[in-house]
Amino acid sequence: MSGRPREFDIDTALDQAVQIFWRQGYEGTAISDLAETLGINRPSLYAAFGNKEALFRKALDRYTATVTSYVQEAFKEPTARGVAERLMLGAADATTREGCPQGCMGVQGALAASVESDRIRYLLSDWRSAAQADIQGRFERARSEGDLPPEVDPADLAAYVTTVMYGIAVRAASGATNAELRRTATLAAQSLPW
Amino acid sequence: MSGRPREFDIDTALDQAVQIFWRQGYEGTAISDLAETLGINRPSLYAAFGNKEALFRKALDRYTATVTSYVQEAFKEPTARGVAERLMLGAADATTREGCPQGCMGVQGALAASVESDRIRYLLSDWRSAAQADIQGRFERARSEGDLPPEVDPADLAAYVTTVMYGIAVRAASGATNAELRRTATLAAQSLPW
DNA sequence: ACCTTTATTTACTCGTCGTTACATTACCCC
DNA sequence: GGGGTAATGTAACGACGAGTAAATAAAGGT
Repeated sequence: MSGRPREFDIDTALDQAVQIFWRQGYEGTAISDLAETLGINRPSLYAAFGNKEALFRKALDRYTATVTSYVQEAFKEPTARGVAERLMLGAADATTREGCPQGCMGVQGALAASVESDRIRYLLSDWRSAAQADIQGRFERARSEGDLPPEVDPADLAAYVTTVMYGIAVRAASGATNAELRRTATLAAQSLPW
Repeated sequence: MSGRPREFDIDTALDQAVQIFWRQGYEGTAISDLAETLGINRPSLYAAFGNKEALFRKALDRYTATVTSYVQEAFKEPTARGVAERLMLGAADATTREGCPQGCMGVQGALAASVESDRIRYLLSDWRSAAQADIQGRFERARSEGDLPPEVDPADLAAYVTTVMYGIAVRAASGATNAELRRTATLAAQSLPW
């Protein structure tokens, strides 16, 4: 037990891996990109994380825990309206952080991919579906609390809000500014169907 | 002049190239994928289209002329409201055609990419910006025709509608059905800000 | 001081990538 | 039925992809 100590911090490395996968996507990222940026050799990466797919999964977990934590925060808003607004504004902020890539890793990580990367495409597809399901859960709670009028379907509402969030991510990747995206988020929040 | 005749139809080939780029994205597609599907050899592809980037550009043109022609159609609607609704419903339909990949080639073709594919990323970014600008132009016309209340900004409206369209494309890539996406489009159309 | 353990380094495998040279084949024109 | 022309098929190019084998280096325990 306990041999030669690792010369790099594994969480720092993961943070940098997040940045690169976020910017270049799964297929657009080579292990050598990561190794170069981290200043370590490829075998050290393999020793620490397994393989490319395992590293991406860990990077996605870290991304979820940090960048998209605003989703859980938004759920604490007392009203469904407040939740929806904070979700969409949060998406605008998270996709236009300075010093970070524009857009959302969960969206642009592997929207389309070759057959060899299908597993990652599905991983991200599930990631997005899980987010939508979480949001739907929050709106179902709102309905049971009488916070949502009965004619508003929580599933429809969650679908709508996530659609706007994903659209914001795409526009961020197209170079839209934070101000522009926040305007869209506000407009969408003001014109909610109740 | 006029030597040996080409053994494949160049437009059919382009159609098939659209399908593959649409499904796998730019970086996820290898020239051998295309050659295999078209049943021709790689050098024939190069002779006919130049290189991978040129082929993608031509495929995108074809995609635009066919799959996204609903955008120009929607502009013919008499009211801004009708235009917006048809755009979003059209996006739902175009991203869930049967026999075609789920999603939008202009969105998932290269949202994130390696540095070597930056040119294609920008190409698609410009493609999306051009679409948004077109839509904004239509709403500006609507405003000058008195069809839009003065408090509604055509730029904001176009931004909002394209956001929903892109979000629909992402959800289609996540496996959402046509019916689900049309519900979202209808909901978004009903809750337009005027 | 030695042994075990684990990380690092260097060098390599093997497949695939985009792209191209070269020889061959099929058509039109005269 | 030869030339000219432009497509095809075969085979290769160099670069780079993910992943690994083997030797070396640095720590802890005894």
